[in-house]
Amino acid sequence: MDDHILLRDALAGLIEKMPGFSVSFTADHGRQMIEKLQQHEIPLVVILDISMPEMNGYETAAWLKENHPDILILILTMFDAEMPLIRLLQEGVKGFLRKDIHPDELRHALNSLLQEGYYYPVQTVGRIVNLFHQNGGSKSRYETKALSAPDIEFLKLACTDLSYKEIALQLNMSPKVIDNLRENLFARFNVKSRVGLAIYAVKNGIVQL
Amino acid sequence: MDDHILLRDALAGLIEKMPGFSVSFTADHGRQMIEKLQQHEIPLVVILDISMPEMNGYETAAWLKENHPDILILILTMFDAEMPLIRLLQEGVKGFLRKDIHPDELRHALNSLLQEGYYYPVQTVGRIVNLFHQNGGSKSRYETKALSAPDIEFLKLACTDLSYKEIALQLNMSPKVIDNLRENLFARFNVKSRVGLAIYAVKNGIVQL
DNA sequence: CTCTAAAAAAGGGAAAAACCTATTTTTTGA
DNA sequence: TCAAAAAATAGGTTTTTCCCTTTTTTAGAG
Repeated sequence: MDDHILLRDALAGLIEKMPGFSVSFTADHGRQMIEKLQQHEIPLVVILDISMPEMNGYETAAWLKENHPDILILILTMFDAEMPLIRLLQEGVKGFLRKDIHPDELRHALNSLLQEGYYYPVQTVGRIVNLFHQNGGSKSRYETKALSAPDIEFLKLACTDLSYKEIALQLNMSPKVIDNLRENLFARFNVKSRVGLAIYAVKNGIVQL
Repeated sequence: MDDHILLRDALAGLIEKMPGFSVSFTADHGRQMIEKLQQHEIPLVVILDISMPEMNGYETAAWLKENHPDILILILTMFDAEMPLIRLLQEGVKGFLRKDIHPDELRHALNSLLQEGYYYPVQTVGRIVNLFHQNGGSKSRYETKALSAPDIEFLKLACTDLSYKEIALQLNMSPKVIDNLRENLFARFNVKSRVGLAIYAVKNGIVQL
């Protein structure tokens, strides 16, 4: 399932060619997936993209966890996202796969998923471990919890040419609240400038360009 | 040709399935393309990604213009890039195609390319026209000229958490020179903050994340 | 070679961003 | 229901960013 139809079809094509595997259906976004899920046989695995129109990867994963807890969820990512990774693990995601992989790795991922029940590439595991080590061994409150709605709204605007004052105006918030949001996110993402923040947000798929 | 092997193979698969078309070869980057070009029949069309390792889209397009001016170049883009677009046109590129298209559009693009000799989606054309209208009808010196090497070096670091002072240090430049680079790029890209600059650079593929 | 126009470099100052510290309010869960 | 943690508010300080202006350098035309 992917916003990028070409990539999605490439994956579907690859999977169809793999002996023992077949594609139940493809969908353009989470809402469409839910519809199609009624009409087809329930798949063992669902491959999800994080950034989808209508209903994104997080929401869709949460819905699947609630309604079809047995389905194994494999997430397609553009980069090795750090923060969203934790959130997705909380949503019950069983595997991560970068979009720029070699076709062979897809087969490997699916096999691991079905046999072991999970698939986490080394890089991804490394990053998770890093997160837990970063703050003196115990996971800080920051990296574990999901971003709040205001956080995300702010981040979107922080990735624009607007000043903080203009952002405050647009979000109907006091500039001080904005300053706090900023300061918290700086600590959370371990950056020290707005550019660092913006780039982090984009890299991790929190903000789409 | 694409850094993303999956997407590249999807395109190759689609083209192979199109009646009257066939794929001569695929390559991971520009240098490899040049090698393979010797070993295969010369194709009518080359599909290029801008961001490739080893030898990027601009360089490869320039090489093709020099050595095989008859080959039609179709550029794959992630977004509707503005600035690089002009540069690519100067390199003799005959078409642009976003990566998130519907498979049908690929067929359309290739047919146009072979029959008309070019393929420019409406959005892309609109953006080019905008560029020329923006500065009182005559194209300003800004949008037409390619970025200099220092510009690009600076932009890369401007998309990090470093301060201008740190950037100056890293590039062995006076902070004032950095300030001038910045100011010029602000005017050129029509932004008023470093975040605006960074986001523009990323959106337009000048800086990869 | 010299003049002129453009670009690059540099200085100074205003504005915004980033950083502290402290106090109050709100949440949370024990 | 109380205590502790987190979030919001507030003040002011330092640093960085941004912008305007002048000077120097470069490049091309005559």
